[in-house]
Amino acid sequence: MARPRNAESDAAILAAASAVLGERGYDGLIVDEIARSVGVAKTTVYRRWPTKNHLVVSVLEDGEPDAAAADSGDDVRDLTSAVAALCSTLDPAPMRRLVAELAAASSRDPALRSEVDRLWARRRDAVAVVVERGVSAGTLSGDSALIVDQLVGAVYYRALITGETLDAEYSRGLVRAVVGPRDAEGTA
Amino acid sequence: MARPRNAESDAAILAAASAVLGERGYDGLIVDEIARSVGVAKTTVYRRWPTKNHLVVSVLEDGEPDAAAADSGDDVRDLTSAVAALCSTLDPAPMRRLVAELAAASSRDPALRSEVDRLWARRRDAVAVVVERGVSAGTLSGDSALIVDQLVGAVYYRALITGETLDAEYSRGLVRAVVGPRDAEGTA
Amino acid sequence: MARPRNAESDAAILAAASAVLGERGYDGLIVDEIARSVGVAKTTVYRRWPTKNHLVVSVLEDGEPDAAAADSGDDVRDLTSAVAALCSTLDPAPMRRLVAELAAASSRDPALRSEVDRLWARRRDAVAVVVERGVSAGTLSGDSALIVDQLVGAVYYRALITGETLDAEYSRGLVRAVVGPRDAEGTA
Amino acid sequence: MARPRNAESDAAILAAASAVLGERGYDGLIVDEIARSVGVAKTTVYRRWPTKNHLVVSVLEDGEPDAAAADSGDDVRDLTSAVAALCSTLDPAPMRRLVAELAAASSRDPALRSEVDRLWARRRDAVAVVVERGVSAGTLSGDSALIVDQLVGAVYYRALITGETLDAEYSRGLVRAVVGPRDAEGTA
DNA sequence: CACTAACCGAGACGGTACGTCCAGTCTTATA
DNA sequence: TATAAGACTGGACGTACCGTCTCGGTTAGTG
Repeated sequence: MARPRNAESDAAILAAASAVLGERGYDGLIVDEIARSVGVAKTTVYRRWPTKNHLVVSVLEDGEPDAAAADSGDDVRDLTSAVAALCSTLDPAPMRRLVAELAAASSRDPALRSEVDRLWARRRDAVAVVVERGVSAGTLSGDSALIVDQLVGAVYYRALITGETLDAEYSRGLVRAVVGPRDAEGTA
Repeated sequence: MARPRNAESDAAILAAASAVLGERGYDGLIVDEIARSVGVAKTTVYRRWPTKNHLVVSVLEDGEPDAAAADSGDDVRDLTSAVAALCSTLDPAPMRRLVAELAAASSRDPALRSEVDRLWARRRDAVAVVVERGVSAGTLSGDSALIVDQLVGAVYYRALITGETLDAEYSRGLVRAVVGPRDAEGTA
Repeated sequence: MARPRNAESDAAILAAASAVLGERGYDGLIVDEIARSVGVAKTTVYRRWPTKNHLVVSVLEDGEPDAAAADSGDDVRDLTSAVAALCSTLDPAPMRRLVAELAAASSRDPALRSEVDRLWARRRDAVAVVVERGVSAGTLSGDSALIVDQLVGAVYYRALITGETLDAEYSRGLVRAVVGPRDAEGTA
Repeated sequence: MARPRNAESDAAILAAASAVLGERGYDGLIVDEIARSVGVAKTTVYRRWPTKNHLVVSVLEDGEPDAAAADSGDDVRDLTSAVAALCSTLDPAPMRRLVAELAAASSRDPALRSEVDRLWARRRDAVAVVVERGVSAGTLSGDSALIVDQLVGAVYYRALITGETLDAEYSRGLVRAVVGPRDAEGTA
């Protein structure tokens, strides 16, 4: 009965937003500009995403690897992969900025909070799943939540605060340090 | 030789900014308003801090506990204090937001970067000192930088990303998890 | 196709600006204040007039008497009316100031120049029309452009430079002096 | 008894101001900049001239030709010279702008008014003297004040309002038009 | 020769308006 | 109902320049 939304617009907007976000970061993203560049009215953007921030979250969710954690039988190896995957979602400098910006935005705007939380949770879970598997199998020892905090926390910390590199090397070292020499020795 | 800057203005501005920051957060801070409330011209603020963000960094630095890490002889205890201290700098919700906001701002503005980095480094060092002491004394084992990442990272992660509480309980648990049951057992 | 500009805003802004201009002169006019008093955002003002100066020109143009020169058959009388009309557009002290201010502003800002020129031309033409009519009818003799310069010039000179009064008396005397005793004798 | 003012500073400031005024006009003149360029403190400028405007008036007065009106025996010729001299003080575009700017400034600031008036009067007098001589000698007829208004007014009008050229040609034509064909015929 | 008043450079300061930028909402006409 | 176009509110930002002030230091002429 009514005119349907144009699905292509959604995709085009996300693509354009993603590109700009990559190049010029969070506040280089100007809604008006995105709309114009896509050949769409600003209204059209706002009909889909109530806020610039919501759009940004969408972009991030859109680009998520959707990693089903591997289960190779070797927990430390799996954990290292999971951590490395997390690193790669935070690696290019603009992405770090984006995450920082979102953290800020979500503490400003409660409506955004849940959206952003969902995204963070998804990323955390990818690691948590492996950790919990190890803990229940007895391969790892300790409080799994704390272990996840140490792993994921260290990665975010480097990404957001110190700005240091997040390469495979670091992932390996971090996992080894966390799961402890005893456990790691047999597998490294 | 020229008229010196009025040091009281600096202090008054920082104080006012700090108060507002605590109450209304980052973007509740309006430079114009601060100036007026202190009875100072806006230009006077901008003469000292080229940007609102620079002012915010100053406020944070200013409010820093300036923690000379205690040395009680018990490394785990000292470490727990250091971590707890870090937690307390990140605890009230507006502070978390501030940190997030600054992380974002500093990746936007290179001129701000170094200022912010100095602040982050100071906080990290307070923990690092204790860790390194433990490592050289043989009380702790492992790569001290990684250990610091795990501790400090977990704390920031909770503050910025998950938003969970950062109480003394958590500090204790975290330290115990990181330094490992072996080491911790004797001291907890 | 797009939302049209609100014509009432234009009018209200001009009216408010005109009032302020009359009372407090050129730099008593504060764009921000005008906007607020009209209940309009500052941007709305700047969308229409790129500059405070442009707005001022508009006000002046807007308040123009739109004089269709009278044709009474008596050229000297018509000329006197035209000159008197010109005088009245320059009479209240704030208006003189305004004209001076605009003359200055338009030589600063080329973009403003043409706008202002149009306004000046309009005023000059009201006199020029009558002069030219007289010259072609043979009632007046001489170069009509020069005659207009003498009449209009004298009026502006008094208004802007000497600041002397511009009453009906002066208009009459001036016209008589310019068209010469011969022509004027029969009509005064 | 006290240290005397440095007379060279006065001259240097006037020179610098004059240069800037010529190149970039009234509000291209920034007191701070002048001071710095001369190697003098802003205070030193303000000690001598209470206001930017006062400084500008000084510059103008300083550059005045100080024309003692010639008396060649031929009134029309002398008048033409006087008018031409006036034209030349108003000729380069920046000078016109300056005059406009001063007219505006002096109607803003009463303290400046008298200074500026003195300057204007001086220029008018150079023409008035000749006109009055002619009138008392019977060579010219009419109200001398009005005649001066017509001459001087036309020149200012062109300079400030229409922006047309002010060459010798125009001076001649204007004088001829004003003193009337009768008088002019014998001399042109 | 010492003293002292005014001068000087440097630059901080109060004040005030400017014009700009963007987010998000609203209004029209059209598809 | 969706859409393009773009006007609108709202609010802070950082900038610019004026004229005043406060320093430390210099430089006459007077006692």
